[in-house]
Amino acid sequence: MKSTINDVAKAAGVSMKTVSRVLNHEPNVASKTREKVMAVAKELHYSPSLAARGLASSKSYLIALLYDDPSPSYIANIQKGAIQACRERGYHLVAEPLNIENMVPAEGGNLSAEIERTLQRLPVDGAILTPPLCDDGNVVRALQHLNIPYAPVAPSASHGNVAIVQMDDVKAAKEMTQYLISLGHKKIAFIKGHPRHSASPRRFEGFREAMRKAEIDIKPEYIRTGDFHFRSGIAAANELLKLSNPPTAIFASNDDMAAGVLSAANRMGVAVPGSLSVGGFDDTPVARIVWPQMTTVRQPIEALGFAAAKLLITKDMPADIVQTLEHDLIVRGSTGPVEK
Amino acid sequence: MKSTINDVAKAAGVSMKTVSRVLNHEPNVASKTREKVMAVAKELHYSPSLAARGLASSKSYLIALLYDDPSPSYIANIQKGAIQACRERGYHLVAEPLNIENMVPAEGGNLSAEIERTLQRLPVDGAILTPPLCDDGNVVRALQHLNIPYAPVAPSASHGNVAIVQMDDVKAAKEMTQYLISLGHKKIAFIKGHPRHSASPRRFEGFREAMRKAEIDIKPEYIRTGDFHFRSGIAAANELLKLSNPPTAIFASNDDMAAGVLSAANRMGVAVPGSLSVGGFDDTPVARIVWPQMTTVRQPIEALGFAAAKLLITKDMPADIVQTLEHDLIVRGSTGPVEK
DNA sequence: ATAAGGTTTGACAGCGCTGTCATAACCTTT
DNA sequence: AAAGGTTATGACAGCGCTGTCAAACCTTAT
Repeated sequence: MKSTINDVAKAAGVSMKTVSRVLNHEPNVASKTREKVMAVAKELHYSPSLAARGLASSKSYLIALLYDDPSPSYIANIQKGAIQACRERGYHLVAEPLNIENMVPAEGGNLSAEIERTLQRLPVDGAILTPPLCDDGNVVRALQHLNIPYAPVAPSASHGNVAIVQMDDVKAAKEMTQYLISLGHKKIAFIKGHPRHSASPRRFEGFREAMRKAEIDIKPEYIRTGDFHFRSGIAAANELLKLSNPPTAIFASNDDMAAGVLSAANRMGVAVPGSLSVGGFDDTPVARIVWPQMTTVRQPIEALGFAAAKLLITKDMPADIVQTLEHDLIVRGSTGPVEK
Repeated sequence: MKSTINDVAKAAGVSMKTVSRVLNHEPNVASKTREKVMAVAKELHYSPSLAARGLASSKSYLIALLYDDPSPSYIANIQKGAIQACRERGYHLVAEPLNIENMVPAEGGNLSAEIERTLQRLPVDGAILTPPLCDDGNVVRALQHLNIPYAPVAPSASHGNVAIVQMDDVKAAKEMTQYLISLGHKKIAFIKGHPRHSASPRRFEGFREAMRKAEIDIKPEYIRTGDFHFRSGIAAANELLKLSNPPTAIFASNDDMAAGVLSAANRMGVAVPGSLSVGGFDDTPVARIVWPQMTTVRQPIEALGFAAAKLLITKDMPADIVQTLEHDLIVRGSTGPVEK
């Protein structure tokens, strides 16, 4: 609050530098000294000045969370995990939405430069890049050009020499599909996600792998493309359920679209899970709000945020590490055995 | 990125201080000088160091968003508005969840001191206090003690000499109720929100005012208390719809509970809006995801966030100002005329 | 022409911390 | 017991900016 490192130093009878060392967990401090300093610091309610520290060390102790995601709950969870990691190390998380679609390049300028201008104001030690930003060339280029370390969360491809956190979308989608198959379903439809999101093709790939493995042919008319929004789920379901030979199960690439499917089925009088099983992906709050509650895949979103922040803060790990965190298949009421 | 204020000063042929003046929009700079400096600064891609600036001026250019809210979309919207205000003035928004329920006071310590410790690490120029934090004595006291300016969003009571942004919950709830009444409903049930949230009693008050004004008696068995969560909406609806004389309309204090009502009605075969009208409050994403889509009240959440941040950044406004922002009644499919 | 008052500019110190480097204290080992 | 090596500590400068205060300049009034 008011006390400086100097006050602590005097009170503890050591130099400022020694106090600094203790506070930064640097080695080569006698344990006795360390304890003494810690005690005094606590007593004086000492709290270091981020600004001074930042100025002297040319670090900011700030991590940015860059996002351009319509889903608040996804970001909220990432944020939660990231903040936890930050707190452990005295960092802070600044939230920075980057609404790329709405960005208008200054006259004659290009988008990349515009992004760079925004990012430039950001005095951060690192940036967490959430999808779909992590696959946006302009953003990545701007970050690299500005020399800001970044941690992509679940990017589509490798980022060169950059550490990555992700989950295994392919495997998760495969598991969901296999679960559906295990219930006796053979006529399984799939609603793809927004093409811009890298997870979309991966989830579809998992679906295909499972189908191939079970030796079930995928009917082209069972494959629809949505955009991750509720409405596109409704639209896809409407088409799917009107087919002369409708599917007995629909696997939507995310919960919102699955909720759309549920809604459409409901309106058309199709019983779930009696006549139709519905699977989602993400385990967002809606999954429990719809009726029947949705079978879905729980992503380790919070853990992803935590891992990404940690990566940025502790830079002493291999630069090309890929962390794959575990997901869960959450079975609820929207799926059931196929009707005879 | 790399250039300092000194570089700009030299290039423009003026002193550092003059550059500083221009950058901070201080008065008493010749317009010619100002233009020259601005041009040079732009050319050099100069971007001031937050840390240095903060150290010299003992400001941080950081605003904290303090929250302890289970609803991600509420926070996301506040955050969005707040960030917008911050960007306009070169501030940044740091997100700080403050999970009070889970906070364990250090041995012998009290909660307030614990909160203070967390806040102390936060070198911010101001804090946006979202509900229910804005009504938490411990938090408010800690903030005051640490001398951190704060802007409460929709607090229950006046905060002494502190500017406030809010919406008119009473009026909004009244409007919804009146709308229900205008549809011919007389048997209207109300589900209260979590007692800890200050909005709960206000929304109930609005309901009561409308009923009183329409001279409709409120049946005690039509009043239920929930906790803003989906499940409590289900529970309340189950009880309500089992009454020998069930209501024809249910007004839930928020969308999640209203979604619960919808879900319960759905399961019990009660047609909406045929046999039952359902009103919500908040206009969260779920309002459009449920079927039928929900009639609800749209809060000016983003605007609240914007106003709160602005209040903190521009301190030159009357300290006891109260800004009341406008809401909207959003009529969708979950409400309809009472069945004959 | 000179004084008074206002506006515009610059020199300089110092915000609170950390990096660098020198020094001191303490071990070993021969 | 001295040399060499390691560990612990401190003196000091300076990070990039702004606040203070004084100087320079430009008006207008006398």
